[in-house]
Amino acid sequence: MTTIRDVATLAGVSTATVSRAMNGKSSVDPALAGKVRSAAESLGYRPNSLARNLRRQETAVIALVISDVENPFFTAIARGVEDVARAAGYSVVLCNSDENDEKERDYLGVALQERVAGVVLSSSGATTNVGPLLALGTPIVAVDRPLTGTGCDQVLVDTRRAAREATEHLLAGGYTRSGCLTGPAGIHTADDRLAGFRDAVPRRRGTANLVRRSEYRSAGARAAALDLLDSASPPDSLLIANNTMAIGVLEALAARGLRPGRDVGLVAFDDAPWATLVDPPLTVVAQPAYDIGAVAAELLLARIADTGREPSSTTLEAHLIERASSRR
Amino acid sequence: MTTIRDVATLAGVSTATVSRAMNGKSSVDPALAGKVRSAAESLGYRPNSLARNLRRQETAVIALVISDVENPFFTAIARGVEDVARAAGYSVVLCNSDENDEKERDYLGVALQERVAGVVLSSSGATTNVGPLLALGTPIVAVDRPLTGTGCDQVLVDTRRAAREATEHLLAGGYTRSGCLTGPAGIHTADDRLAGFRDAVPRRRGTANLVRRSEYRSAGARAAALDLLDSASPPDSLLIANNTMAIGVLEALAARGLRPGRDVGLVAFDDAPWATLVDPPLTVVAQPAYDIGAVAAELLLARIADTGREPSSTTLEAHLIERASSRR
DNA sequence: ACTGGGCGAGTAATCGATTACTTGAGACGC
DNA sequence: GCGTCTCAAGTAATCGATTACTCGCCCAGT
Repeated sequence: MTTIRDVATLAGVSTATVSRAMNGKSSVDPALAGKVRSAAESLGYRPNSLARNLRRQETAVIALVISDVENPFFTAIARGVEDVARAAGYSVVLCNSDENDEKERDYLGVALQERVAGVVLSSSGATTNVGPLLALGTPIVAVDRPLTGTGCDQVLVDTRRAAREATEHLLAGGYTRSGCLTGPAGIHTADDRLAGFRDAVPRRRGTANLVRRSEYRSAGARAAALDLLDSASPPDSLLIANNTMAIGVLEALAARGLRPGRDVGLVAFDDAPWATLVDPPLTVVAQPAYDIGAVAAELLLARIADTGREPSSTTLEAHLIERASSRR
Repeated sequence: MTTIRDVATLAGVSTATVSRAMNGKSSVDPALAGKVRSAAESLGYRPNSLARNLRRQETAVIALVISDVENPFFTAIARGVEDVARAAGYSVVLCNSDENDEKERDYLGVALQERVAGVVLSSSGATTNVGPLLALGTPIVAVDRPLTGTGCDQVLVDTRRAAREATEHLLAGGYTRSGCLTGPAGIHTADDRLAGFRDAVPRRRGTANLVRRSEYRSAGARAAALDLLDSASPPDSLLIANNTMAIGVLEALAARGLRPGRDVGLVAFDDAPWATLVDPPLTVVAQPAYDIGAVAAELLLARIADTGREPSSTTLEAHLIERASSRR
């Protein structure tokens, strides 16, 4: 591999001059700079980022820690982060935590060790330890799920309100026994959406058992939905906390011969591409996933540029898209 | 940030000893090694990967270049790669080429510059230039799409045969005018699936205009499907070359009031989670996406460990899953 | 003509680890 | 008792860039 030394030799200058010329520093004679550039060109020289980063004590890599690459919501975030980061010359390392605290910790450790320039984090639980990263001065932006008490920038969605409105929509449509299928306790979005659901449902005895939790996956949701549907007094409608769970619920309804809307009203979080294709089309709470990622990346870049900024917390709006699964 | 020097000072030894102790080299007195470890522990020392990698001339990062993070097929590959890589202590950088030669080139440049340990590549076109990486000795594994004439390991799917069998399945089901919707010319899978389609369709005049190409996205596929459906002699069945295109086709059929199966027989590549939920359920050619990724990562790791191996080419089988969209 | 400022370019320190080489001490054979 | 061998641990070179510092030159001001 050609190094800066080779270029320097070929151009007949010192390595310092090559470095300055390649980085567009002003203090280089244009003629010399031209000679350096053509030497670099002819050797196919690419600076070694490891050496550069070691010396500069900074990298152009952003770590993105999410809980599921196979969930369209998170991939849309990933795309938002990537588009913005790439435009600014940063690469994105994608880390899949699978809602697993240990994997998450490992990945944050790698991020620390690799001295990434910043982290976009959708934290899996309360035990997330971002202390070492912050101590090193690595900026972190929390997305989707807050990182309380850390002074980090955040990009969130007003998901509790969205859950309340979605539930109210079901109740307004004539459903009277609304249930809720949400994610594991401790995952902020899961708890928040449940809270929004409870905000909307009139308190009375017997309501509590219309709530089920499962992991944020279709298999768990299917089991939980079957459990609810087979219970003595099943719900007539469901708020579903994410789009992968919605798949499980639809499978469960099909298994019991129940039709969404007519038999069980459904509203699910996240507008997946297939939501209009199922029969009847699925009413959803659409979250601006791409924007979450894009805004998060912008905040991160801004903070990398200026560490002293005030922490900012952006809350984006989710909105209900009414389709037929929430109508009788 | 604490460095190896700090640890050395605290433990009262030289940096060389710290390095040896931390890396489990035998030539360190167990007692001293213990002292070093506890010093490192108490300082929260994490070795700086940049410095280590610079010196060792190797990294523990794998680049994964795919064309669409939002396509479940590729995310499944990503998960396969990630699971295997992570288990071996490697991180995965995800790069989204968007079928764009320039973005792909940029990312391969970054991979080169960052001196990644290896690359898993689903190449976008014929112009892919992996020369510089190979010259540096960076192993590359081609997935999904071959990288001919480079001597790289490959993990492919016998997609031409699968396309032929899927088409034969349609013809056997009584459809007589099968059409094909595939991706852009030059993308190997797109051409290959079209070739498989042509293998199955009896040659006769008028067949050619039942083929349409569009980008591998739902919007393009919708337009192409509408174009076909509105033509003077529309197809009575369609082979669709990937799952995002299938979404567009289903939308197009819905827009024209046509029912999959009864009016237009459908088979699409890739078994998406929602394929059973649409009405009627979608017949698909299921590809072992996770395995493609996992095998690719294993091959890559094997080659990193032993550069001299013979290049291997693994071909996995796709299989048809018959559902109702290909029955009248 | 002399001094000081500015500037282009080279020299060498530096980033933080790994590792080739050196050193010194103890063991052992003759 | 002496040479040699082994082995642990230290010294310093090294990876490939960036950059603080230095040097010499030219030009302007007095």
